Amino acid sequence: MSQLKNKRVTRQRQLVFDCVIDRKDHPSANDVFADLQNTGIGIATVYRQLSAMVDEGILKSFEHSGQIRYDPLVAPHAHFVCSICDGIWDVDLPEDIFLMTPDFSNVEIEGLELTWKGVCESCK
Amino acid sequence: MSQLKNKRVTRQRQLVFDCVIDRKDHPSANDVFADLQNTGIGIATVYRQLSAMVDEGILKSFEHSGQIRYDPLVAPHAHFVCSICDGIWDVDLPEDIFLMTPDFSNVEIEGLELTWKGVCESCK
DNA sequence: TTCTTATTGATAATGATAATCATTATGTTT
DNA sequence: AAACATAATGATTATCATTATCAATAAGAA
Repeated sequence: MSQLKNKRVTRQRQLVFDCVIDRKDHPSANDVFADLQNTGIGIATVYRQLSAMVDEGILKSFEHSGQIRYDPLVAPHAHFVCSICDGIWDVDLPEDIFLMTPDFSNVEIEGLELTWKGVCESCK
Repeated sequence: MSQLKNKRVTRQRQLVFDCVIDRKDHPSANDVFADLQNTGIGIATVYRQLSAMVDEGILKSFEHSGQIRYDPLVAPHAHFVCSICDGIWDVDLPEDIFLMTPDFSNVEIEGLELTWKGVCESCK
């Protein structure tokens, strides 16, 4: 189990982190909250911890269909999203993508986001 | 000026469309509404027309910082977004991006979204 | 065990977008 | 040109995700 550092390791913080790690579907704050109903955690704490973890760099986030989804895989990668069921899967980033970076004279590149859209196997 | 077809060409519809065309900064619904204050258009109509135009395929949309931004360039292209000022610029899609499509067995690809993130020239 | 203070949780506030519905105006038909 | 049918409008309310507030709680140090 990963260690969370430089923070008080509260029961709630550990619950939220473990939940995102355990799920493989890039959950929203509400998804995490639903999973933790029986623990008595408050919705505000879920939102608070998730965005704190993004700030700390131990989670990544991105927007989809009007909500923020959280991803425990912080290494560079792409996504495939199903336009029917809103499911999201991790996909390898094309190997040469950084060699193909367009000519950005005078801007400082921090990263990229690549998302393939389509219909997943079970929704076809 | 482009023609809008299969719809009643209302004064408001033309105003919204022209506004998005004229601006080069991928405006939000509220940006468009602000530009059209003096016309007496209602905010609901702005939202309605923008999402209708996306459905019709004459505009594209994407999410950024908790809101939907609208883009009159419907041809495939990428974006560069500045993490400081939230400015968005159109960028050519790397030519070979479709050749580099990952192995998506059993899924139906509809498109992709590629966004480079960084700091723009004026924010450096 | 006591103490300091970061964290929590209930709830209110905010902000973006969607829904409602009586009124208006477009495009068509007489 | 007048009447008509109905799609579109705009004021407003509702909804949904997220953030802010703040008194109460609990983590970690002393």
